[in-house]
Amino acid sequence: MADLPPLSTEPYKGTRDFYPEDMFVLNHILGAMRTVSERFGYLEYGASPLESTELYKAKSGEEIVNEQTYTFTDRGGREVTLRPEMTPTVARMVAGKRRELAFPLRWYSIPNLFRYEQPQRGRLREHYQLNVDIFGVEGSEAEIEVISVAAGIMQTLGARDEDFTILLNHRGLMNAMMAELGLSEEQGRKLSKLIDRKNKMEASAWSAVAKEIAGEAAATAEKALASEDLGTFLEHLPALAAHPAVTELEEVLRGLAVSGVRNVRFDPSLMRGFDYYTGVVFELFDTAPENRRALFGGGRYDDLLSIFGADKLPAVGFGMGDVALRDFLEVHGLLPDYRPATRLYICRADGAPSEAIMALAAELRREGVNTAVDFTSRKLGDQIGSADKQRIPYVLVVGERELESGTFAVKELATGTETSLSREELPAFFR
RNA sequence: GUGCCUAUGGUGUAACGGUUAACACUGGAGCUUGUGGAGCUCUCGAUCAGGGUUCGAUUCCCUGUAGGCACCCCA
Repeated sequence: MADLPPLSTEPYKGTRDFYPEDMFVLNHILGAMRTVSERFGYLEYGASPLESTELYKAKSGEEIVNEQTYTFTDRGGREVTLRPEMTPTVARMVAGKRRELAFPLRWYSIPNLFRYEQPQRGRLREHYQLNVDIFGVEGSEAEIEVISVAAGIMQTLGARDEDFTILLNHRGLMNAMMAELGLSEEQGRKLSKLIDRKNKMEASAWSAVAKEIAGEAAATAEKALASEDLGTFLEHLPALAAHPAVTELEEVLRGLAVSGVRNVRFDPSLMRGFDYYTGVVFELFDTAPENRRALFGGGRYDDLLSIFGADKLPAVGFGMGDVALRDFLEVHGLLPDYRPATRLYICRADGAPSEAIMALAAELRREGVNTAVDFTSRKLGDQIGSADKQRIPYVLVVGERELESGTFAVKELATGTETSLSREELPAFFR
């Protein structure tokens, strides 16, 4: 056999390996997502990462599917895509069993999602994303609830109010603004794109482009978009004061205040990229300048089920990725201290029969103590060293002496203190 | 797809264009044999690839590759 170059030990571009310490952090994050979602009455669902490509073509358009997804043809000639987002899947599932499900429907899932792009901070090719969706609620209670879930997750992870901000806007309000400014649909679309880039451009350059698109109306638009609250916004566009979107936004802000979510404000320059949003949209941002990406984003999408031939169904949901969230925790010093699941490491002093150790370990495991056994005949120091390196909190040395006397010394590695216990007392020590 | 930055043992760093590429940690072996988590000794292990400039390249230049960051896009 010819000598082949050794294989790389790097994970595939844009993906991560989760060594136990990393897995611990991931589980910490996903655990908070689960706990809080379930606290609000959301039920977990799941689906395959493989979906028929047409599911995304129907909604996202050819370009995104062709250039930004993992798409291939299977052996049966079917076009297959690794899911780049969960919303089409959940819409498909809900549409499929619409008559059998109990509404309002509260569902969540934490799928791994894939996109073919250049990896960068906060954005990889595979990530985990919590999806929280509520179906069948027309009123603003739906928005208030899902935003509360997101804020609750941030809180559970240790974030304080000043660490993040939630921004709100409304698609209907923006459309009304475009009409009020006398813009055509095409102009409106262009201006929307431009609004999305407002923070990335020089103010003067932005104004120039805005004027190119909207003409005289650009000045009003710019002033209105700079507003940090609804009142100021409406001063620039008084004709919109009676628009239903304004009422909805006010309801959401009031409802969140009542629910204890205070770091939230209206921001007319918030534009979520996708077209399927029909009402309130929202995003959550880190206040630390290192993390410029949204930590989560979502909104109301009442029309999405129509692609499955189903009737309209009111729906509000958001997605929250693990990558940006991890960056957030890191910057704010909120990463948890690693704790292995293993609590006890049994060291074998030379000569002790392994059967006796197995029996003891089995007894402890039956009592719920996560126990690993070192069956090597290494020096005790090396065995203890292994336990310490794995950050296992307790060690138990088992040799002839202990087996004969029935007395065991449990050593806590962090402090070095030893506790002498009989065999019967052992399991209770770990409770 | 575009731009900028980076590339030295497993990891983190060092080396004015000039000895045998240095140091720490990690890994392996040993000394000590029931608590030696340590200490000591020994040891494995690297200049991303190819080309160019030069008496001489880890160092300068070009190309490629890989990674990071940003743009595009953002589900």
